[in-house]
Amino acid sequence: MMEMDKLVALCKRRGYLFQSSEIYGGLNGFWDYGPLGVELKRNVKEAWWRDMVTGHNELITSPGAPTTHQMVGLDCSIIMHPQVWKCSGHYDLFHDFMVDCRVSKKRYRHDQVRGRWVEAKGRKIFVSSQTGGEEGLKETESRALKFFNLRAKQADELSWCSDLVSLTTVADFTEVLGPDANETGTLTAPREFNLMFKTFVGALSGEEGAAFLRPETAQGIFVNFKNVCDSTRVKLPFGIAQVGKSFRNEITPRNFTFRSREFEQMEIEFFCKPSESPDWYKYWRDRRYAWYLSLGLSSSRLQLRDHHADELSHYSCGTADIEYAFPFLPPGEFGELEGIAHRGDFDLRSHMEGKLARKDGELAVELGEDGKPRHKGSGKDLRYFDDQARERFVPHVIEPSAGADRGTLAFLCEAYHEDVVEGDTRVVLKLHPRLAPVKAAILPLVNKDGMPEVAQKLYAELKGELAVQYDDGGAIGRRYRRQDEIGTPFCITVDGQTKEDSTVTLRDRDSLEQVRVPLAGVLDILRGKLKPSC
RNA sequence: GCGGGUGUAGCUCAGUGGUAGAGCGUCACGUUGCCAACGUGAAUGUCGUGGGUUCAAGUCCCAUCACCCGCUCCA
Repeated sequence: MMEMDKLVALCKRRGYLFQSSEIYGGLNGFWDYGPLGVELKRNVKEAWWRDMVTGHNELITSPGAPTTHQMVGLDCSIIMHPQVWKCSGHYDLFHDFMVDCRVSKKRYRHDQVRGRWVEAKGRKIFVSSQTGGEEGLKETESRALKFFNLRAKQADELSWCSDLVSLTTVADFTEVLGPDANETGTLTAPREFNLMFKTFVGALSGEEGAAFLRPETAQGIFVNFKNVCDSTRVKLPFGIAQVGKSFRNEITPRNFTFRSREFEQMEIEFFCKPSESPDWYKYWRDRRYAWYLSLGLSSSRLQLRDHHADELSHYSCGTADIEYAFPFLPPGEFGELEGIAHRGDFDLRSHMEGKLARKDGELAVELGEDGKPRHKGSGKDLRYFDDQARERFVPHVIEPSAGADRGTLAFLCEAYHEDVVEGDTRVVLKLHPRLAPVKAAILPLVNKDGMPEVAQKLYAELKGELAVQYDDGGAIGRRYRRQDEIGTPFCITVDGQTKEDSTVTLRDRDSLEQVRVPLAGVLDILRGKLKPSC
């Protein structure tokens, strides 16, 4: 098993990944891509964009698809109207106040802890519990007895000063007995967990200018749904794709770039008729899984996992994760690369009518205490008009949402190998040629007898189309190893025979095999090896 | 947010209070004939950062930041 720190060290040594702001001591949860890393990540994103969007042929039915479909792209702003996040549900879910217990080390949502004031032996304390109702009463009683060191039959010595009330009604926690504590005063003051990054639009930083950096790119697609329909002649079913940065103020960033606070997503919102949505869900689920395999992830480390019913988000009627067995996870555990969610009509309807919530199994606009929508929608009609059937309806949505940084990390983990060649360890990144930052290295065997001249001419020819490197430093073996370590799939060496018959050697990174190929045919050969297979 | 560990050259690491080190890598010159050759020479450190103790701190103490492991969290 590969050790993660070796990959981390290689990434830094060769310029794949650096810690953000490193010279200032680094910043937790942020990472920079170096000269090679930026090429790799760009290749991941470009492969995705090409395979999903520009390379898609809407005239034919893709294998496994119910019908033909169209694909278009979008690139929307990172900061959007704050109401977007209220209707999407992020605002409510991302603004929890939490209290920590210094002793039990547990963390509670401030509004979910309740308790009762009780007095005994001349002392008044607040006994808390995470449960309400009958059970909460029972639990608080037994905990109060225990705290005051009383037996069950002495329960009448407890004088209760209140019903079960929320911890939010308590201002001072010094006499609060935490849900898992056996002394008072162990709870910290409530702290706001702001999982969205807040910023301010305009020069004045008042609440009226408050806005958020997007926690996902998807909402930008939903709020532009009507614009895309009105401007592009797309017909259902069709998908809108977007690649871009998102921001989440993760509590515990960890595991290299896996959980970063600033990250890049590759998302598709695929709109279709409600009746066809189960078939499209299955199509995207299988197709996205196959995509990772086509770029080199091994099926033994990649899995497609359907969520259990109780795992589904409030809006979803089906979700599958594509997960990878990252080497930093315990054996048997997988980390999410991409989620494919059947979101129904939750998003478009929420942006029309106001934030929806599930009530009695049905999605309905969530109402505030005043009986009005808790978060008001745009009021715009986001229904699709089917001019064949002459009907108007809200499309259902399938959302394949992939993490570009997580995918990049998975490709790096999968690629890292230590081979033994003649008793010597060879470090090699076996990246798929489409993803490799450098496609080929051009090497004169030795720096004389006209070899550099031929090699440089070839280099100039290839450079016009491909990311190639020229290297004449040191012995040839060292140069091969250098290229292996950064994942260059091919090395082209100009040698003594080149002058005689205009051939060069083409060395394969993984097999180490060398074949002689005509100098004039090198570009075509490389083109063939870099062709998309998906 | 809690507990434990780590932090010294680009990388991997040695250095238990008294002159800042090694291997690898990098660069230059020479050499070169297909898988990390060789020779000569060179550059590179506020010992993570900030305080403190001491005649003297990479070394001891405190704080802080980052990374790793375990909790917690992960819409």
